[in-house]
Amino acid sequence: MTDSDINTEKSILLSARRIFTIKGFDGARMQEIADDAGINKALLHYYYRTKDKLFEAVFKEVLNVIFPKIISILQSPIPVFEKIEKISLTYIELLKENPDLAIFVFHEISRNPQRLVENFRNAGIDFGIIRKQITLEAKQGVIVSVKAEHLITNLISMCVFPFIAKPVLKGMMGMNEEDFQQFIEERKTVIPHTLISSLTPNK
Amino acid sequence: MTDSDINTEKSILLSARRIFTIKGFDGARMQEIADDAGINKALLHYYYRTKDKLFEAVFKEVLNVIFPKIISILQSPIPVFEKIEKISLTYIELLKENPDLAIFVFHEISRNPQRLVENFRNAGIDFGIIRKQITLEAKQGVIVSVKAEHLITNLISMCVFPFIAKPVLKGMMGMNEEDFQQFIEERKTVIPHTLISSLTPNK
DNA sequence: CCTACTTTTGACCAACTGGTTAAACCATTT
DNA sequence: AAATGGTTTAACCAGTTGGTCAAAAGTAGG
Repeated sequence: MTDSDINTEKSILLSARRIFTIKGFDGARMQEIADDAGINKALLHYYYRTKDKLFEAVFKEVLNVIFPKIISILQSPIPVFEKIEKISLTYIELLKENPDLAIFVFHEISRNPQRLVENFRNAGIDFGIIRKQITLEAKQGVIVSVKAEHLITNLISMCVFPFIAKPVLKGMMGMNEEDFQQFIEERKTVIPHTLISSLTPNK
Repeated sequence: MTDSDINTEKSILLSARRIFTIKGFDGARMQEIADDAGINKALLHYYYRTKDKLFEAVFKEVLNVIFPKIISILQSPIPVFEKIEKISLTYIELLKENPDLAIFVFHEISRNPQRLVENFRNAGIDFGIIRKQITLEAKQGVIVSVKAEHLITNLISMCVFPFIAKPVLKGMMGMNEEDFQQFIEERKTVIPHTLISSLTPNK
């Protein structure tokens, strides 16, 4: 009912994503997903045979939103500083538009870590390339010498974590929803600034 | 059986924490917790009436490990840079000793955000104090002017996130367990260095 | 209108889950 | 050794859950 009934299969996927995100895999009920999609529960099993397969369909769809954008940036021939800026911007914008995407992915991490890693590999994300670039630019003196692992981890941490911890941050720092949106908007520049100023040589 | 049967109540709590962490609240089964503790399922209900109450007991115990350490640092009369160093060190050491603590707390965030925020308040964490200190030191020119919200968020993000995303990071960057432990150890200095060098005035 | 096909449904089921209960067990005190 | 009171258990229960199935409803072509 919520979604147009033009395409049942698609509206199931939408409802499933909604419910799985809020409740997690174990907390989600097939009946609830069916209700949300405005259909009979048996119809879920008609389109996606099992709960597992339904989840997997949702999961793959979600990853297809995340991966392509990040990959194209990582592989583009621009300096590290620019990549940091672009990734911050793209990542935060993506998560701002799909606020529970981070929570959904991390639900899956604790449920089935292996599968996510495999999807990463299949997506063609090659960590070696960015590592090479970072060590190269460090040797050239463009940036301070730093382990690629830490730089990337710092970047992703600062972009993603606020969305996972959103309610805690809001509560702790006394923000309302508008404040939080503003806060997230600011991070588009704060994160690159933090990383770049810590990476700029000549102190 | 795994734990000493000297204190049944305590061994239940240990097993419950183990299972809740791995499976989440909805995924955890009372029978599994009982098995893990080597006791009858009815005994769980004898000590902790319901699954909810058992979870709450585990949750409070977990928070009692986290909060006191952080609070004492935040309220101690030392400069911001030192606080950053001490919090990084304490936080990472804490999470290194209790690797699934972050995942446990995160599970609870998505299950019941409100309760966690309330616990934060009750624990007496006062964000106003640290905010005041940061703006003061910024005015004095000791650190670059920065919004306290972003600084704290950056700090916590970089400390906690790697533990939540551990399997993904390991997979993506091709680390084995030993590598990862080394990586985490390095972050005790990498995180303060990143933040402090971005906060040090006079470029 | 009939036939063949896909989509949708209500009724149903076996397995599982959190929780209960009455009885057994065990350590102390009397 | 009997009584007491906390601890532990096996058996059980009512409600829920993922999943099935046969039949109904819709759809298109001949």
